[in-house]
Amino acid sequence: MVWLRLVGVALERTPPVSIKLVAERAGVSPATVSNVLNNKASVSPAFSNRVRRAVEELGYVADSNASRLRSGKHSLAAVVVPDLTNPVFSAFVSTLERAARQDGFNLLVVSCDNAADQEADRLRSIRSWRPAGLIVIPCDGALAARLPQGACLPIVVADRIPDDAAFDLIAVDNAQAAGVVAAHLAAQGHRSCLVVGSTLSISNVRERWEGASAAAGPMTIRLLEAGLDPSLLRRRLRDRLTGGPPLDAMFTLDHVTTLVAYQLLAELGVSIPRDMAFASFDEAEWMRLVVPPITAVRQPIEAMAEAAWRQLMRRLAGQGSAPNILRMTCAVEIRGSTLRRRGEPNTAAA
Amino acid sequence: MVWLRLVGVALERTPPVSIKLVAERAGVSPATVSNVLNNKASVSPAFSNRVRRAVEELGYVADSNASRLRSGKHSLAAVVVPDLTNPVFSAFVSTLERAARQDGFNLLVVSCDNAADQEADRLRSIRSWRPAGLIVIPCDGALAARLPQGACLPIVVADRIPDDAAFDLIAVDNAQAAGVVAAHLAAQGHRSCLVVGSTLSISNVRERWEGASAAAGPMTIRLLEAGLDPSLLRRRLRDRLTGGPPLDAMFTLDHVTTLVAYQLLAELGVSIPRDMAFASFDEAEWMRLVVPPITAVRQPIEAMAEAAWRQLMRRLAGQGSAPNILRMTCAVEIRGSTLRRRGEPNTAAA
DNA sequence: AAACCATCATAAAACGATTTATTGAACGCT
DNA sequence: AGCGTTCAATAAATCGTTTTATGATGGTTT
Repeated sequence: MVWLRLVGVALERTPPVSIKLVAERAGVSPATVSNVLNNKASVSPAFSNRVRRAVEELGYVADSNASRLRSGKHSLAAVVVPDLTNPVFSAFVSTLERAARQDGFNLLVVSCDNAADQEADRLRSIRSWRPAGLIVIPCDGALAARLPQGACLPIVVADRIPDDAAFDLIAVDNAQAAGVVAAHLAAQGHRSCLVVGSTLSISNVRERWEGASAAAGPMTIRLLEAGLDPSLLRRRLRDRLTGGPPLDAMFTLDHVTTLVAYQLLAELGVSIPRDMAFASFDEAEWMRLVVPPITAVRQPIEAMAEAAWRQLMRRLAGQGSAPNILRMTCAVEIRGSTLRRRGEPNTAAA
Repeated sequence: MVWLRLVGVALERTPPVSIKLVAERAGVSPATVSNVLNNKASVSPAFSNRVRRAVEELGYVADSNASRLRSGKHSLAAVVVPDLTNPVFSAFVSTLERAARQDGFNLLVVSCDNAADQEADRLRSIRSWRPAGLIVIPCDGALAARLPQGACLPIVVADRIPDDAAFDLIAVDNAQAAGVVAAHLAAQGHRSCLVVGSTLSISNVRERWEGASAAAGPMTIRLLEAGLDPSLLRRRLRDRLTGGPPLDAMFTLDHVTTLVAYQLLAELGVSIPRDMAFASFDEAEWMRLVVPPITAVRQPIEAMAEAAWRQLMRRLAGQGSAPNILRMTCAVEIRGSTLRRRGEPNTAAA
């Protein structure tokens, strides 16, 4: 077989560089090359240097998978997220990738486009890479049902809570943070709050709603479950705003809902916070930039990713204890969008 | 050796399921299993069914790497980006991941934290996975110097232009788009524009600056090269705004610059567009949400990712032609932040 | 000088898959 | 029956690596 070497796009005839080639060049056996590279058995300095020189000259990098095949030592992990374009998830992946790398792992990244069936498919096909472990942000609660049966690897679930509790889990204390926001809105004197979430089938949304409604106190609080599709979400919210009973506060529970709601309020000419207070779960960069800046719950995404990775490492180290469930605390950033100006009662929007 | 099977976190004794195990269970040879799964040689329906049943029962998924080792058929590609938290890059990766999957590839995602030395390291270590090809958004122009020598795989470069032209390249027409923005600012009657970019060592920033200054016409246009570090960037820009000659327009050339500049203007009480027009290269979600919405250049990130993947596929199909360079056209979204109100001359900010 | 012991290099087997070459059975034909 | 031809299934070789067992060399101890 003829091998073409491609540097950039220039072609050259070259066999792929294997440990055998290095051994040949150094005038030693493949076993010796392996021993040098993994500092295993003792190798004399003379041989060791010859090997290192050959490695250098040929630009040899050992095939991780052939290694793994023989030694059983993995250095690949995988992460499955619902959607890479969501900044929360991409920050998660970014941090995870760094953490993994520090422990000598590379990360296979897979998105399932918010679709449960795709998630099932990905979870299956990912196994063909024999990763050491999996970190999953599931599409919905029914994760366990989508796991391939023969699964033989540790899984850490993050952010969303599966119905089946038999997983290691890293999530935030949604109810607590949502409660802080609701209590803050009530304390500001708001009387009637609409909580908007995509769907209660996502555990986060459910917990946020429950936390908010438990802490609303004297404030009337209602839920609009608006779905995941932005245009549908938009229509439902619009109907509620123009048709329903008057409101003086709105609390959106996830990223897409916040975007749609914020834009809709601007279009309807609802002034924040004069006509209506506005708060969001999941903070984004722009919420500090707009005027007034938006009160938001900031999730400790980076800390979650790091915790998830550490948990996976613990499992790989063989700690076979009961599922470990970790809830992290969010920071609530109170900003201008929910502050009632002194002495100025806000008028309910139509 | 004792094997522990971990489903979720529950342990069970099980050997890892290999093709041998499937063969044994189906009462056939491993070769037959392989033939069934790859519909290679003809297998009788009776045997075929037995094999399929065994595969099903054991939840067998072939090891992609053992496959690759023998057959030479790759199904892994890798992408290296400077920074996953940048929404432009995460959108790129997201689209790429989908495109790759559709061609039966999985994607190894690696970030190099905006550091050239880390990029070099990653490019080396990534080779140990023997990916079919690489897609790289380089940290800076000196990519070629950081490529490991023995490299034997096709590389497609995206977004940023390497000094060494011997790569397939997918980028946008920076100069053209920046020119449109500059011409628009001039046409709006602005007299003096500050262009703010991180560093000219990034080809994109250089091309944008050149495009803008070539199209400025009668408008005076100056460059501030403010660096990549946000706090330093902020100080330099602040000094320029409070100390320098008066300005009536600002054009920021990359993501981080835009964020810092926009916030700084708000703090300084500079009203957009009354006191100063504001435009940005790289559009983000929030630019449509703020008041007034911000004029921005929208790069066709998704189209770039798809084009990059197609180019890689072409190389894998063995098209060994000269480097293919593709420049895509950006959309310029003119919005309120650069529109001068009729008859109202803007006063130059201090 | 024989016996023993380190030390260091290697040959060969193994990992999990695919491929090539081989076997054996069944069938049709003279 | 003898012979060629298919067809189906498999044994064995192979990919790149690590590991285990073996062998060679030279030095120290009796």
